[in-house]
Amino acid sequence: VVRAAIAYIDDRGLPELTMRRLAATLGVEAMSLYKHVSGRDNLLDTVVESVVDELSGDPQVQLEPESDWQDYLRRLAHGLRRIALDHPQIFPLIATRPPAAPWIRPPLRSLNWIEAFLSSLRSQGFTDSQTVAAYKAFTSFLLGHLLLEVAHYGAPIGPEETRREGDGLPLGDLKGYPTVRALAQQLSTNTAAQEFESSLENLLGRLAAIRSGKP
Amino acid sequence: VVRAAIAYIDDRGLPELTMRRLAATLGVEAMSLYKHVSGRDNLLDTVVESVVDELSGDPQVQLEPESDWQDYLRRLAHGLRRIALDHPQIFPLIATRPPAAPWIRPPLRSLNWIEAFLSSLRSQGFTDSQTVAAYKAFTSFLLGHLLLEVAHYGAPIGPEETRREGDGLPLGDLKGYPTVRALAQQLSTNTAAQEFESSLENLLGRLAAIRSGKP
DNA sequence: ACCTGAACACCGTTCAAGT
DNA sequence: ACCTGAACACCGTTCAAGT
Repeated sequence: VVRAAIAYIDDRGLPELTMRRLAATLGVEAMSLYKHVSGRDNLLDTVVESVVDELSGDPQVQLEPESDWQDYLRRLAHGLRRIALDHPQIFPLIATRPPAAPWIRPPLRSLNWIEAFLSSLRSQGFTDSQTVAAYKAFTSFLLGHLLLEVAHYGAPIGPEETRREGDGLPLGDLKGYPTVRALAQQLSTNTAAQEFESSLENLLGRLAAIRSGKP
Repeated sequence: VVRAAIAYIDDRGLPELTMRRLAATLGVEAMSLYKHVSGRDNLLDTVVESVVDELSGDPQVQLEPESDWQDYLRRLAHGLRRIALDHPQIFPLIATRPPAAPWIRPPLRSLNWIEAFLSSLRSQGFTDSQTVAAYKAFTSFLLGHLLLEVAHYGAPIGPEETRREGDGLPLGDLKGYPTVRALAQQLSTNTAAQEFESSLENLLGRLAAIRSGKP
């Protein structure tokens, strides 16, 4: 039911999703969707929830962390990154939809994952306030990085057009922006994978510092 | 012309903005807006551009950085944060709208600011690739932090409803999530200002490390 | 040069009616 | 219990016509 919506957004894009069109791809005649879901907004919320829960099916991310916390956070971060890259059209929705409670932060989002995150850290030497600080830093890092990575090649892909690396450079329009022009090549090459790794390691180091002392 | 749209989104919210309603608030009869702007998407792009350019009018952020780069980046970051907090309804749009070129990253977004950023760092000891790395790290940090900070109290505010600190906690529904419940109080208190400062300082330290060696 | 009115194709959603 | 058809209020956008 909701799987069809995910598939639809994945290859037609969010703005193309329409109750009538979605119903059409399901063979069903139109607005009998309202028997299964209570409106468009509700449908989108369900889509977000369902995509986030793909984490549960990810063998690389186990819910109960018996290894150390750094390893657990690394696997969790990579699991979320995989989701973002699998659904570049949906991820901004995960980031943007207002959460039920103000402290439920994207992209972790579900109480199951937040509970796992918090209890894992707390059981491994983090005090309460250190755990909360780690949660906030972790979500903030993931959101910023993944949103930008996904936007790099995800968002502007329309139904028919495709883009190549280094494409869309308005080199002629860069008069007056000499530095931008000089660095255009490096700016447009996608190094997101390495950035993700090094930023993640930096964050883990920062959390380790938080754990053993200062805040 | 576009100022009206900004004001409208600021206090009615993005989904409420409609060509017809906007026209109505302008006293004009309806779709003569199309003489001034070429469509709704174009209008939103103009709104984003205009809001970002509020930076230029910010006396705390000077375009030509004669002080050192850390100070410049600090002021720039705070300037963008001020914009985000001034327009909580619009900021997600700044973050989400697909940029013209893939390396134009939110929330910096305009070529003027990207140029200023890059040339400032490059003139103060950063190599080309270090400058680019700094640009990516800086935008990623800002986007993640500000989007979450704004979402905390910005997004779900409807026209009539207001929320208070610690509101909306479904404390009864937290059976099975003991850690979440134990930390609920701390999770829901807004410490974004301090987090912003310490994350920013951490980032500046990281950029300093990048500058002198390792990248 | 700017605004208007009517029209077009399309939305999300409701609801009585069918099976 | 599920689907349908028609209808309602509302969209964004176009365009000939007014001033």
